[in-house]
Amino acid sequence: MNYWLFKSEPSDYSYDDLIEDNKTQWEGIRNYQARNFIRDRIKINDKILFYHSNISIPHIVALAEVISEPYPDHFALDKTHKYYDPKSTSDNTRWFMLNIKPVKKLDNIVTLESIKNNPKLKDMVLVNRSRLSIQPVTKSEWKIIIDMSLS
DNA sequence: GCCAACGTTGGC
DNA sequence: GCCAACGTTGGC
Repeated sequence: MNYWLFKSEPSDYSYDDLIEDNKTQWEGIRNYQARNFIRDRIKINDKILFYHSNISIPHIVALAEVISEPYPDHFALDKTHKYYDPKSTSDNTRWFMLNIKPVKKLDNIVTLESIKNNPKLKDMVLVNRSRLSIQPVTKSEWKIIIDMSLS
């Protein structure tokens, strides 16, 4: 079982959207490092911290869970789609996606500011390589975030 | 809306 | 294979 942090801009797709949909496909990952996590490391039942980015108070809002194996991101082949990638072909899929479902909202959101202010979280990828849209989270980081959400 | 950080592209 | 140019992300 592994832990991850998925970022989403709430104006694009928020956790409430995920609740409404009951599940969703996490398409549009166009970064190789994130792609490799999806393709090689992320497994069914892995746990996700759902992060809202690009807003006035960036924060972790909820927990989600992986519910599918990785599969080719077919949006990369759709010329009319915003995630179209001219270098992808049906023989050679550069990009992958998977499905996730909501688990539960945190009692309290955990803000980026509070994460940065917590010395125990100074090694989090979120703090050090903030632009990566899918990030590994350690078990101890996961526990600390959950604790912070309860207080 | 600015801009630093950083990933990608493509000419050489 | 280097690196300048460029595009994107996302915090502020």
